[in-house]
Amino acid sequence: MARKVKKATVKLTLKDMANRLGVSTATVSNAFNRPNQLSRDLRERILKECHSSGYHGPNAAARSLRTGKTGIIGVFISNYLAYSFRDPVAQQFLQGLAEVFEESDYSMLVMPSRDHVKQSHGYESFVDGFIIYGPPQEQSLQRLIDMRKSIVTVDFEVDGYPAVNIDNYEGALECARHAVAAADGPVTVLGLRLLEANRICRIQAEELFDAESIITIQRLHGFIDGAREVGTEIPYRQVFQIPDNTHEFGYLAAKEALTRSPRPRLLLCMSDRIALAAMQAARHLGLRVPEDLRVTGFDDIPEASTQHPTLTTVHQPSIDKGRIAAEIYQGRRPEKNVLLPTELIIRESCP
Amino acid sequence: MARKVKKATVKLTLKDMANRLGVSTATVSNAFNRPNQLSRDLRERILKECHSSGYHGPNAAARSLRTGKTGIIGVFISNYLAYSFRDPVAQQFLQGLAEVFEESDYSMLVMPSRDHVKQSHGYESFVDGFIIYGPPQEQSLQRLIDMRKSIVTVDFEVDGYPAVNIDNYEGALECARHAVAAADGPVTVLGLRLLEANRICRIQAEELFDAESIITIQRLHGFIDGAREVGTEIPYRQVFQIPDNTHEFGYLAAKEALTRSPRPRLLLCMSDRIALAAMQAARHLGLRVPEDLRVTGFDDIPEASTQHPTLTTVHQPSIDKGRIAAEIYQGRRPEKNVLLPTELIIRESCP
DNA sequence: ATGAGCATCTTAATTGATTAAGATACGACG
DNA sequence: CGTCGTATCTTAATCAATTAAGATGCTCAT
Repeated sequence: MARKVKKATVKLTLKDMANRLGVSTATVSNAFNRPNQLSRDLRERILKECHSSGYHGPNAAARSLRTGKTGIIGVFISNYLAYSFRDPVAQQFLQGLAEVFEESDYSMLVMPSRDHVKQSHGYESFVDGFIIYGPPQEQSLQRLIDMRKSIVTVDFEVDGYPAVNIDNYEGALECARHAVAAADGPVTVLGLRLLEANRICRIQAEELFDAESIITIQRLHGFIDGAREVGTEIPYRQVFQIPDNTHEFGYLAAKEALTRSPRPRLLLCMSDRIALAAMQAARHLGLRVPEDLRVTGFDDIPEASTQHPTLTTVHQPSIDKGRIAAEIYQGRRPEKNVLLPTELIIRESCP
Repeated sequence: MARKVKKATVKLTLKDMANRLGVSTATVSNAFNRPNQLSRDLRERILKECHSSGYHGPNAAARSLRTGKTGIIGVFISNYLAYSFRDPVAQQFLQGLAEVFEESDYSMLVMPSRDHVKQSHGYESFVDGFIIYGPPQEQSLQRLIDMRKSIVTVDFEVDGYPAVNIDNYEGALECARHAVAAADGPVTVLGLRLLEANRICRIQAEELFDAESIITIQRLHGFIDGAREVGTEIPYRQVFQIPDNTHEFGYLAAKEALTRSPRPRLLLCMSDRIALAAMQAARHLGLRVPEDLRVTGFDDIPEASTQHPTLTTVHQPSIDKGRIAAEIYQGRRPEKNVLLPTELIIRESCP
């Protein structure tokens, strides 16, 4: 089963190559980086010799030391590193980034937020610039700013730096208008992280201002205003906070919300993950969606349209968010601040 | 909305710090890297001054040039870079890697396979070593070997290098035994990539030997042998190849398989993605799972247990695969070749 | 008193490339 | 015939750190 490969050769430097070929190091360097600085013949001879003797191009560290560039973009995720590989919206965002950076031959270094990692010096300095996804803590942000590198922020804003955001308020507004108007009973909001608290709980009005995440606040206000437009007031005690956007938390929160009396007839969820988990909880409680309970999500992740029943949700262009962030980073777009539209997608869970 | 931050300061080097403090560069360097090489007092004074003047530790490129280490692990995914952010199994694998590397303060550089990217020299040389996930093309593999760095292979093997694999054959065998025994009609296999062909099609016996992916072959043989054990022969013409592990391809392949006559009563799918897509296709065709059609998957991704109906599948420890690969890389494990067990998980789709 | 041992700090070589400036040769042009 | 420009290649300074080896002074046992 195992493949066979040639044994590796000794480590070579650009100087070794220059000596073997009887030319200067500058010439070998130019063969790789500035083709028009030497004759075509010589260049070909150099590249051929390098290839056949196993020299795989200039050492990246040395080049980077000299030029001050690495070709690596740091993608700074405001959460545990592992998070990025678990959250579907983050995944789509990364996918969008990857598509654009890949074709410009940049590499992406996905970094955890320093909020959560033990202090260590330095690997940030490897990257040419940052894409910062979601608001980090003040201190982490200042660190990144201090590095004096290019920065694009996503899902939040920093004065003087380009940003990509989506219209959370408008999306939530439209969603609540539609869903609350159709609902014939109590409405409950299953929110994302609103408080410092690391547990599922209902919120108090004044706590709202502690909320870390601007996204959550925008969506909440959208829900409340949209409901009000169609004649329903959503009291704060009908808003649950969920500390992390995971299936498990969503399931537990939904169970709690659905076993209270009066039982809600509509769940406005701040993410599809939560909404899908809520539908599973409903199923386990013997509730039919949408007959007994209506559910809406937010994000429009792939599963929203493939699972049964399909999910009414607010589409956000997550992949585009990544693509556009990458394009702005590369200066390939005139605008500096982009606000992407959302769109209500009506499916089976709340027709 | 936008945050305010302090303006960044000028770029500083270790030498600048040494001058300001009236000590040598070696001492400043030691303050960061070898605390026991200088007095506690001086070290604290140095770190304090560095912090307050905005020097964020030694330049990574220079350090790396001198030491030959970067603290960055290259994760080489044998597919488009974007793939890794789309495939659930790859995601879990990355998550496992991330968990272990994160705590040892390594960064992960996720790299596309060179099979698919235009030639460019060098950024591979930034990394200290590679985790190679899935078999790359011969040529790409040789490139990586030639770099003379640490390597751990996953889901395939290379002579002389540590490898992490799962027991695909055994998992498929057990699955087919259970599912085929319970089925009361034709059996069809929805496979992954078996041929060079970039389309959905049924396979011919002799084509099998062209298959790139060892995984697919192992699973197929497991299915065939398991079915044979319970008295059913699966002819090659009942095996569909699916070029990519995506919902779309899975849906189309399932539609094709389910509209043929005689209609299969059991679909043995080589991934959960395919299986979940197949269940959607069945739903659209008015078929009930498991009453009219039984379906099994492979991988046990999170959705397999949360979607309705829940999916009978072969659990593979994707996260552990990542964790173990990272541990082997770091020499934290005695074994060099690990074969992880699979486990049949019986749920609603094929009870 | 002596020198071994230790803690503390410095000197300076080294890492592998990039690139501005300089050298050389050759052809063309006035 | 001079000299100017161009193409081609070389010289050598530079990037920002690490670290072996050396220097210095201090303690302590003999």
